[in-house]
Amino acid sequence: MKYENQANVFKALCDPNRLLIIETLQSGDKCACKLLEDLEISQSTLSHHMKILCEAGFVDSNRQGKWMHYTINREGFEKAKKILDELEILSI
Amino acid sequence: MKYENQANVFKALCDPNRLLIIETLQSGDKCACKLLEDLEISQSTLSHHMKILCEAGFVDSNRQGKWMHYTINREGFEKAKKILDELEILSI
DNA sequence: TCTTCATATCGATGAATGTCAATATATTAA
DNA sequence: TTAATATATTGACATTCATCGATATGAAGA
Repeated sequence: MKYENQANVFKALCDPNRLLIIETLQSGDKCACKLLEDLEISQSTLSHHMKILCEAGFVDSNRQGKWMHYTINREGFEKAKKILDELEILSI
Repeated sequence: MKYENQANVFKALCDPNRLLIIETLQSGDKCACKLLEDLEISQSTLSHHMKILCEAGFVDSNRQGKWMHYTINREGFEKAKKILDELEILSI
């Protein structure tokens, strides 16, 4: 249905732990094991959240050997702000 | 927990019908009965969505006689964009 | 190749959410 | 005050989601 995609963008942002993950990435590239130290969630839960953040475009991932490294992807935020502008119709 | 409030702001935006409601309000003030014509949901469901949108600050309501009129509240969008900026740390 | 460590996936579970019909509340008009 | 209409609330239900432990996959070193 209409707005399904836009809704999914915001769905990625509507969990407090995922916002905390984004905050933790503000200081730069982090591996999953480092993120695990800062959050009080299990490893499988973290993996689940990272998948959602990556698929929504807010975070990028790349493997470095055994470690997965994550960084903020500004494009995701630009996209979210664009959706907000279009909804508000303050547009462009 | 931290980011509970910010998550709730986005929670209001993560349903396709609520985004459609916002789009419908772009052309100006609308009463609930008018919104009901455009959406394929029951009256009680609409009322539920309007409550969420109002509480999150994206929509304002005011009663005019028997009718509830709704308008877009730009402050909600500004607040959401500010949260995005702070998360991205592009800040201010 | 085997072992170890980091991450992903699976299956289950409780909580939250969108939805509706039924009912309650509020406002206006008769 | 009563009837009619617009909106809100309630209670129920199916679906989605966050979470976990257990297990699988992938990478590097012995």
